Amino acid sequence: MTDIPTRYDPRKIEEEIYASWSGENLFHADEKSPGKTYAIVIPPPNVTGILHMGHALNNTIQDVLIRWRRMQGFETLWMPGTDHAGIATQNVVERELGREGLHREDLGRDKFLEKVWKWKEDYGSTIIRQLKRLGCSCDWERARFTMDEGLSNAVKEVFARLYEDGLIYRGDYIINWCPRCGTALSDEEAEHHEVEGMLYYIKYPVKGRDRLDKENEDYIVVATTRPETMLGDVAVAVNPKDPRYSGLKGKTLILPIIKRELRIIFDGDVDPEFGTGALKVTPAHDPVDFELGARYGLPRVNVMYPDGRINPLGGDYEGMDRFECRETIIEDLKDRKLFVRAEKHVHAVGHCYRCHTVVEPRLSRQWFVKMKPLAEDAIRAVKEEKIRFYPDRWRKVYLDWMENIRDWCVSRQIWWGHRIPVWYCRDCLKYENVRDVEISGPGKPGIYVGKEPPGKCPACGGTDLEQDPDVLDTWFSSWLWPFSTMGWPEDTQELKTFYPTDALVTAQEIIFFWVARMIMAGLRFRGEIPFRDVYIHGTVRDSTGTKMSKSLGNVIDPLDIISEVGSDALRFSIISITSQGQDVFLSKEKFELGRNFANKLWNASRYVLMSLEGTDLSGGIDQARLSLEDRWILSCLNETAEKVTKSLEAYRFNDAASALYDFIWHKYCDWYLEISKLSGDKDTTGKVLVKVLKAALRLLHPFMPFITEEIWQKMPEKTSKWIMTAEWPAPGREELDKFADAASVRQMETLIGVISAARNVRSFWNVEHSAKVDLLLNAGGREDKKLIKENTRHIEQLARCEVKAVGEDVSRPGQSVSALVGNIKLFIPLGGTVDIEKERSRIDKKIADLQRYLGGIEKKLSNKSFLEKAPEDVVRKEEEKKRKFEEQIRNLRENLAAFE
RNA sequence: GGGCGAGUAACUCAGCUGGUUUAGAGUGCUACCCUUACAAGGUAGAAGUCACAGGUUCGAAUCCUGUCUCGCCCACCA
Repeated sequence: MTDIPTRYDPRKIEEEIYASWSGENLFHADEKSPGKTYAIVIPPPNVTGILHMGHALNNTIQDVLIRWRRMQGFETLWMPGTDHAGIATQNVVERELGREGLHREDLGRDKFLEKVWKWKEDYGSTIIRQLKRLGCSCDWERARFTMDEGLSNAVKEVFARLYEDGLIYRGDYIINWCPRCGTALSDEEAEHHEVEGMLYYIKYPVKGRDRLDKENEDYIVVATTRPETMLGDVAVAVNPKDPRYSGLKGKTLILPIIKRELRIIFDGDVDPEFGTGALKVTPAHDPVDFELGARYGLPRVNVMYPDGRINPLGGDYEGMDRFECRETIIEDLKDRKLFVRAEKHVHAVGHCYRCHTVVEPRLSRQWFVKMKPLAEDAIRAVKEEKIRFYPDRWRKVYLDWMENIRDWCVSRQIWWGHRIPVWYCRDCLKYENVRDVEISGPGKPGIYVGKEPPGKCPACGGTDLEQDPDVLDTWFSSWLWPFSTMGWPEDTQELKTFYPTDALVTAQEIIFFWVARMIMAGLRFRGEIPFRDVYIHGTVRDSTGTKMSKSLGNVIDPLDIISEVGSDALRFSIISITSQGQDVFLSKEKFELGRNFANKLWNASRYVLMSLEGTDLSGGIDQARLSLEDRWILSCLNETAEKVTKSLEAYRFNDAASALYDFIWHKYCDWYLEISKLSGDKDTTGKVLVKVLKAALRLLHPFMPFITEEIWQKMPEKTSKWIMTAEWPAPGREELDKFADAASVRQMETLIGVISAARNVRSFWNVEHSAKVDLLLNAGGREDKKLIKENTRHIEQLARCEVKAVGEDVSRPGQSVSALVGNIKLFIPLGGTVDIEKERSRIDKKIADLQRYLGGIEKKLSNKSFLEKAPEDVVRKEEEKKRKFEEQIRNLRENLAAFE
């Protein structure tokens, strides 16, 4: 046993253990197994991704849940996989091409997709490998990818069903457009950040009166943050109640530079308070203006190319980038004396969530899903608590979003993704470009929607068919994940066994993107909720509170941490510092908590194994031979098992972790191990040491899977070959209950109190470490006396003293100090070694503290209402407290007096 | 403009279904100790008017109202 190193080195051990679990096929979930099941699905990480701290937290939590349930005897499924991340992946591959001076158009669609697949084969499993390194016990045989055949089939099925149900349409709306990625984005994919921009005030002359030297009558001043969009202006809107503009009825304005005539419209939605109260209307470049345009039948003038440059409708500005155009227009307006002023203006600007380019609200023909009909059931499921959020506050966030849901723009102008399963017949439609086709619902001739190419047009029999060039939003496959991964639309055994799943663990950022949509999809297509519990963990931030992200360079790489302190330490640390739903602020030092704990456990186990030599562990534990500390530690174990189990049930992971930390470190190691060294009954002590350690290891296993397995393998008398599949120690099981003993807890607390008090005296009065002191104990109660007599050796050894006398008639010797523990009074003669003058101020301060507390209690007890209204036991406790304080004060005074 | 979260020891955070807590933990700090599991350790200790102001209550870190500071989310103020 001495060959076990004193320092725990996780590096080699962790990978070896993972390989052996894998070799034993312990991760596999059997869908045919009868009995209770527990299933979760991984929030699929992006194939281009590498493991970051958010993943580490997210997957540790899931692994804790699944390992715990597995040990509880559930048939557990943890379905892993990755998502194809259309835009992000395409960007990565395009960047590679760019290094060779190529564009995707140079390759063509098919060749480009080949490249992406190749890239995916080469690099797409990085994150899977990293999750394994973290210890995740996913059923890897079932790993899915959103572009797999099965999942793609589900995507097409869903698209076709939605189309048939009239929930899909294609039309012109303002969408969020990323000029860099060249594609539409959903509302959720445009991240709004507060930006300090400018609000520009510009004069729009009144037609026929374009002499600009007069006030008011000759022009209107409009305010805008995006002057370049004025190229697409078709009107100016004012509030009909705004007196400043009442004289403008029937007039026309002239758009500067372009010289287009602009209508003046009067609409109550215009806020007279903002800017000048006059709003320039650009229906093709702003959602509000689009609405106004639709209301008043205004033309839509789109002045930009997809890449954000100005198109020929922008006149002289054609070819300019939108921001360059902004500057230029301002300069030109200044030249023409049409520029009034610019003021700083903070507003929220949308940014592409993949490349952070400023998003352009832009008129575009896209595919949309009608969401309101889907949301109804999803709202009900949460209101009826079929699905619960942890913490509960997210329920409200979810419902707010769901109740105000807007249609979902699902088409993307990229190549990597699920191609929209729509074919157009040129003969029927007579469109030159299929992008021009508008579709408001099913039944339009020349449109075919289905899983496979139709071969010929079902309407006219023509063969000149073209598939829609766009692909679907990646989330259009992710929202099907809980059931598409289990073989839907087939009614597979997997679905029957594991759907609905039990818990979803994810971050708040993804509630709308993913959680909400999965609920809608599950209810719509499978007819059942996808999961019962949604646990929303916090966001991982750095120590300054900013979100960790690669671009900010503030990341702590989990793999660095793993290679420094091990996966167990990472897991335990991160679980310990994340209380339910609070954000996690990380710094490297925080991982020392887990590292030190692993080391402590390692060494304690090492000691236990060493101490076992020569002991006989055969046979069960004979209860009659249990000592006080044996009964105590077994009771504490029982209590800990209960606490850990309850905490996990309530998704209170840090509570579970801290219960284990406290039990293993401060009870088992600090007290039980130390006392066990003094045991006279080595066989019984050995049995208890092992029994408690084995149970503690199992309780800890979900949090620190590797080290617990490693130690387990060295343990004698195992009931299970692997700790990973060992039974969860819960009260009521494994005979923990019969050792629970409240009296032992009370007595042990007293004993610990006596030992600590004696140590405290030694330390307080600066007694030399090696010096032995005498100890006299005044104890009246029978139980106390018995306790001390039976444990004299423990007191003497652990407090480095010699017990000289015990009894109710023991009185204070001269030149001694004393301490109180319950009803026991300790006397320690210190002879002339004490410099009382030096200590007087410390004691005085202590007395003052105690008196402050005492004052509070006395005040309470003299309050008539308190005595009348407070429960009896509370009053009694207050009285006890009072007595205790009084006695402590008296005692300290006596200590002083003893040396006067 | 709405909504949410946070403000507790030097630092990072628990506790917040009101009284078993003289408000806890980890780190840091102080003193002593390499005591044959562990110095990534042991023993002991110092350290907090629980952001502020009111209110409810016999009793508030905990419940209510308001204020301030910070952070996040949502929203068509151009």
